[in-house]
Amino acid sequence: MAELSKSYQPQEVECKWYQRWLEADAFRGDETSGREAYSIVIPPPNVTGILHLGHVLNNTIQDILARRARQQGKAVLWLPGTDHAGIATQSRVEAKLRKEGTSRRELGREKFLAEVWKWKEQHGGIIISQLQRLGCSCDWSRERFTMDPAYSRWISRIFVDLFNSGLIYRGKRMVNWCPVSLTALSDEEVIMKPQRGKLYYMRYKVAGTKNRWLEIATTRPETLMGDTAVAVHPKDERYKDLIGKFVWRPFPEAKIPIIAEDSLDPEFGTGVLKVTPAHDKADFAIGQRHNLPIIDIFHPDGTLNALAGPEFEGMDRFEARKAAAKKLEAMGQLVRVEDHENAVGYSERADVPIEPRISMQWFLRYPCVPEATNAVDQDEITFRPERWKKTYLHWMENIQDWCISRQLWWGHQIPVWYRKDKAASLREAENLDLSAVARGDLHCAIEPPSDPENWVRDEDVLDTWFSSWLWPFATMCDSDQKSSPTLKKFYPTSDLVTGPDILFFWVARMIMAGYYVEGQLPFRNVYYTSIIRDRFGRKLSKSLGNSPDPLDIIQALGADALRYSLLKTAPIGSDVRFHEERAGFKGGEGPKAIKQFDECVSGGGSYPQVEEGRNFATKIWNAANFRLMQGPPTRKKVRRSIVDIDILAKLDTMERQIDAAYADYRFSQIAELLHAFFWGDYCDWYIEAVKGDLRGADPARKSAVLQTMDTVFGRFLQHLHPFMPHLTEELWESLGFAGSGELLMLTPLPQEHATKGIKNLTESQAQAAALYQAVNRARNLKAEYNLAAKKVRFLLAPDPGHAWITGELATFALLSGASSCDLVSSDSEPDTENAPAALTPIGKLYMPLAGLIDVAAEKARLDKELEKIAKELAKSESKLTNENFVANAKPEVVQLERDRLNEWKDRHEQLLDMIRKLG
RNA sequence: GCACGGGUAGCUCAGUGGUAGAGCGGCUGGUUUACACCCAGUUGGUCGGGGGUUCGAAUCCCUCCUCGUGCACCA
Repeated sequence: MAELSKSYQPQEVECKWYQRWLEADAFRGDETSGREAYSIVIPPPNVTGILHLGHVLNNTIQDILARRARQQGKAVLWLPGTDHAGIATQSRVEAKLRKEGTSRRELGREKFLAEVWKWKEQHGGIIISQLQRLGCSCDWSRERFTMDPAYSRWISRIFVDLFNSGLIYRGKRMVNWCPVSLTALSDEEVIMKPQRGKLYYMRYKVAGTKNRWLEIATTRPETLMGDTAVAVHPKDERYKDLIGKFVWRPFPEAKIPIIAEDSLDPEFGTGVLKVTPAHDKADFAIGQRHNLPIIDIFHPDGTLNALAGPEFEGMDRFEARKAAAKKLEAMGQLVRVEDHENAVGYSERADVPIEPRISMQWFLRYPCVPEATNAVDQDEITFRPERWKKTYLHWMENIQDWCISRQLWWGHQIPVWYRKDKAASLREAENLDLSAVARGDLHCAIEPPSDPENWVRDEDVLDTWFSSWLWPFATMCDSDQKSSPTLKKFYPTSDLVTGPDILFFWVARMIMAGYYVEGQLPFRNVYYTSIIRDRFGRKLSKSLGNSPDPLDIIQALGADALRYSLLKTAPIGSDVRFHEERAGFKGGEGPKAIKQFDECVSGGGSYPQVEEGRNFATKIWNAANFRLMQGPPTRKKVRRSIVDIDILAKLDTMERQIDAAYADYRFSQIAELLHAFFWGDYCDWYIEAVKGDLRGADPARKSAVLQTMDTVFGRFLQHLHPFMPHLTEELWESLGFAGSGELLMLTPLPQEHATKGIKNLTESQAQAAALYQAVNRARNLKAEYNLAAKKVRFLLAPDPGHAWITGELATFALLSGASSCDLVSSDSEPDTENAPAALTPIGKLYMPLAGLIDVAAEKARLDKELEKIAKELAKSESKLTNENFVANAKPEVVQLERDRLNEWKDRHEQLLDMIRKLG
């Protein structure tokens, strides 16, 4: 066995093993396999996106699940891909064109799309290669992109199906309009943000009166030019008499009716509402009820149009707000302006206030809502954490039709063609449905019409989520096939790992699509990941510059370190803070500290959480190196010592706990178990305990130790592998566990317990525990006399029943840093005056100091310990003298308390004895 | 407004009825031949406040404070 390099260099090792896995085709999902299937579809990242920490967390979890499933002997498919991210990608390419002095309109649709594809070719592979650098074991041969021709056919097919079944319809509705992206958005893409705005009180003159005015409060005076009524509550005594009369809209001047509306709150403002049906959802509904005209005073980009009047035409909406208020003021009709807080909907992508706007859009009445609701309600699909179930059910119960058309070019163009000679009127027609197809006016099909010269295609594309919702099955089977071997083997998928932020966007819709298209659920478990925040709890964002580049971290500390650390600190379902240190940042909390932090340069700092993972990797590397230095075992026959047996038993326990933790998807616990076992049990205790045997002259003993080490190390590497795949694969090979080149990632987990066939298991464990505790006491004793670094001589007076310690004295001396440890019989125990003593589970331990001891200090030390014990003793006693406790507590709890009491009593007595001897 | 989640050591977090934990940090020692990305020892918490249930509460119930999330919102 060759020795390893002095320190672990992750970069080289990680890249090497990823290549080896690819060469071995180890990630392939075999649809012909007879083994149990395990499958995941990746939440497709944005094709032009780059990796952030959220991706790292999400994809590491998927990789862990996939790798563990392979180790369990399952046929695993982790199916990767990307989505085309309509708005995000299109706006990025448009920004690029703007820089080049042109625009998409100037280029035209065809040339523009060519530009987007060019962009995609340049940037589309980045995130995939980043996932590979992270170690993701996706079956890359099956990588899908939502704009692939085969995948696109699925979109058309589903659109046509839904249209033919009457679930897709078109209508002129109030939609969320993004004045920057120039498209409609679904309700889910609108984020409500609290705003510090103003409430403008203005007055309209009541028509036909000399001097009667109606005072109205509004946050949006710039829309008054589109007002077609004012409304009051029918029971409002102040205005009751005015219902049915008219007021004068100040500009453009017009007589508009005063109507009665139950829906409004007489307490708000003045109790009078200006009604602008074209620019407010609620006002639109009022307009419908009262047959009010609709006056749209906005251009699509949020500037005002000619209907607003010449002085406002072309003005931006926020400028117009000030201008309208100013004009009202000039007319003497602005009463006052108050500060006012309200919530305004923002476009998720463009981060500008959305504009409610009436436009012709395509809508979907969701299919299979009852099935999708039921599946989650009845736990056929389980959510983790479970609380998201409630959120899901609430959304499903209040589900609204989905606006699926987008006024973009990048995406799946709607498969609808209008007969050319009627196109103008058809485009404006409400309620287009199958009858239009029957009349021969409309063509809705996967394929274009056979006489394309007579048709024009609908220009809109579909919402990107309208393609992603088909992801679980559309990636596995062509749209013109009923099924495929892959679909048969791997659908429904096993687990879905995603963020709760896209529960409605994606998860809920996939469930409905799964039932609609495949007649069954698309996945069985949904694991919602944590949201990663910065050290102050802020969301990571590009504009804040608080989002570390994972590739920098990987470069500095290794992919395995990042994977392990993130998983270790990511609890199930709550947010996690990712700590970044920056050069020059002084620390602290609060606004001042945050500001100072933001002013420091990102990058070049450090990530303490990830350093923990890097340290762990190094520790394992060094332990492997130590193992290699010992050479191979020489004999077959083993006689295991108590510490050998003990470490195997601890391995056993860890394996059981890991199994249980996987069943609950408790990844941070698994990471912790692996750490505690390897660093604590194996390195700090076991290796240190057997160093004597390794240096010793007994080849049988040495061989037993080496075999034990190999068992433990090998199995540990297997369990660690899903978290740190590269390092474990490297050491698996270096330590000679790979046999004739078998990959660790494809090696099944052992079926049998490591302690199988060991007879004196419990006894050995108890003895090892006693030995280790005695060592702790010995080390304490040395430290208290400032002798931690010195070799001392110990004397041990074993209690009855601990004769076994005779064989372990060398180990005890080694671990406690003693030159020797000798046994004394209870009648020849030294005086505590000459030898400070401690109680151990084995017996009294003395550290003779040849008259060096400070009697007073020793007495104080023992008194302190006595006090501690007396406290515990009293606690135990009070419990046991409480009749209610003895009567009501579980018998085993009472027994435990009794044992504890006896132990305290024992130690108490012995301590008293020691103190007495001290004089 | 409704619903949900969090508040445990200086920091990040485990811990769902029975002796309060880990990592990082702090402090004291340490180049004994795997490892200073290390070792040994040590410090540190009326488990957000209050009330209740229970023999027993960080854990269950009520209430308040506080931070966060989702949904619905007054124009």
